[in-house]
Order: sequence, then structure tokens, then C-alpha cells
Amino acid sequence: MTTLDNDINQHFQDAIDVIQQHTVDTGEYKYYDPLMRMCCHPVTHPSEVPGPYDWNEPTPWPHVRVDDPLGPPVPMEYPQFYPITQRKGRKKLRLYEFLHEALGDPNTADSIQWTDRGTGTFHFISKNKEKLAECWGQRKGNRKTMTYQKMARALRNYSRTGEIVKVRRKLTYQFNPTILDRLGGIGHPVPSTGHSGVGHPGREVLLHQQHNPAEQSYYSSTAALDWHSWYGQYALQGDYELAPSFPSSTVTKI
DNA sequence: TTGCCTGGGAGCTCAT
DNA sequence: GATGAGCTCCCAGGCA
Repeated sequence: MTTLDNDINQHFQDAIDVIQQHTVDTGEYKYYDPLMRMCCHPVTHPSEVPGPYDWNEPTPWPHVRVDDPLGPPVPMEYPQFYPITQRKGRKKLRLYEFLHEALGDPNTADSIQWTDRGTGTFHFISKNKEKLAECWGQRKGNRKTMTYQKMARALRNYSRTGEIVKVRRKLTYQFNPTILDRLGGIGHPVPSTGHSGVGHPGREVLLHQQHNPAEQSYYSSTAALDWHSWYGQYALQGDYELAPSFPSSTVTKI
């Protein structure tokens, strides 16, 4: 047993504890069934993980296909689960990670679906979005019930960092390709920034010549540069609210 | 009018 | 203990 294995098992156990604590007692266990099945199966080595998942690869599910936009979710051939343990240290599960996980889980297909997996665009199902929010709240161990409103508030905060941006369509958001790539999605190639990008966002400081200097900090990330380049690549551009978040011609590397 | 969505901002929890 | 990140929570306003 290696140190890495011990660490992985410890993280799995932590995740299991949290999930069990906040699901079994409330009867919401069903929401996490696939995850629980994965978590509760003691993994002692990456080779025991079913499917083609390579723990050294940034892409856990290389067989994903681009869905027909707004079409039915495509069931995945392999378990759609990436281990929380992939994060360094003991960082908490983040909302975008949870959402990405949910997008790959057929059990939550009635709450959240890919709009266009290739571009990282997804949307919530109006009827069941609250259910997903409750899942998120329970996953985090919140005392109060999480609502879609509050979850969406957190999502909107992502637009400041560029991790997820709001798409003009109702209930629709889009992953930053860098994030998508890190999560193991199949986002489009991320423009080179001089760093490898995959899983290791660079720390370049971007100077955005905003009229309001106070806003500059919002764009001090590699993600912003990636988005700037990336948005110009696709025909969906008209669907995005580019102006307030990503000034189209003022990104300068320093 | 109502419900849904969005944005501001204060406050809390946790990791560093 | 200080600090910053990442939410959480509440509220107000816009829109269909």
C-alpha cells in the first residue's frame, strides 16, 4: 500500500462519511446511489476501478459523445464518477465539480442535462432543478435546505472567475473549457497560454484594460484568456453575454 | 400579479 | 490567529 493509496482511501472514506451522514437519515439516499455504489466499493488500487478510467489521465471517460443539443441524455457506458480524491489535499467538493458529476449521472438526468457536451453547455430541468439543489446542499452538509436560487447564486459567482458562465438561454450555463478539461470532459482544445493548461491552470496575470480598474481582478486568471480566445471560435457566440464578463478586445498578457 | 431569474452584499465555514 | 476562497443566505429588482 502506497502513500497515495492510503490518501485516496482516506479521501474516499471522508466523502462516504459526509454523504451517508446527509442522505441516509433524510431518505434522500437514492440521489447518490451511483456515487455511493462507487464510493462504498473499497478501492485499493486504480486498477480496481471499473471501466477505462485511468487515474493518471485527465480524462476519466474518453468515450463520451457530443449529444444532440437539447436531446435526451446519452447514457454513459462507464460509471460517470470522478473521485473527489483527485483534488489536492482535502479541499471541499466544489459546486462545478458536483454539477459535472451530476451531468454524468443518469440518475440526475431529470434535473440537469448537457445542452451541448462538446462546448460544455448544460441546462437545468426546470421541473427538478430544486431536487438537484437539495442534493447539493445535502452533499455539502448544509443545515438549511439548498434551493436552486441559492445554488444559481453560487453559479453566477463563477462567472466572475470564468469557471462557469451564464448562457443567455434560460437555466443554461457553460463550463470553462479549462475546467471542463480538468474535470475530464471533452471540451474543445484550450488555446495555448504557454502552460500545459490541463489540470494545471497557469498563474499568468492578465491585464484587462477596464474602464473600471476595480474589475481587473475578476479577470486575473488563465481562464479569462482562454475564454476570450475560445468564445471567438464558435458560432454559439451570440448566445453568450460576453460584454460584461469578457471584454472582447482588451486582454493583454503581462 | 405572480413566479422565475439575476445581482448585490453581508456573513459563515474551512483550508492555508 | 490572520487571511482568502468558496460558498450560503437574504433581499431587491427586472422580466415574461
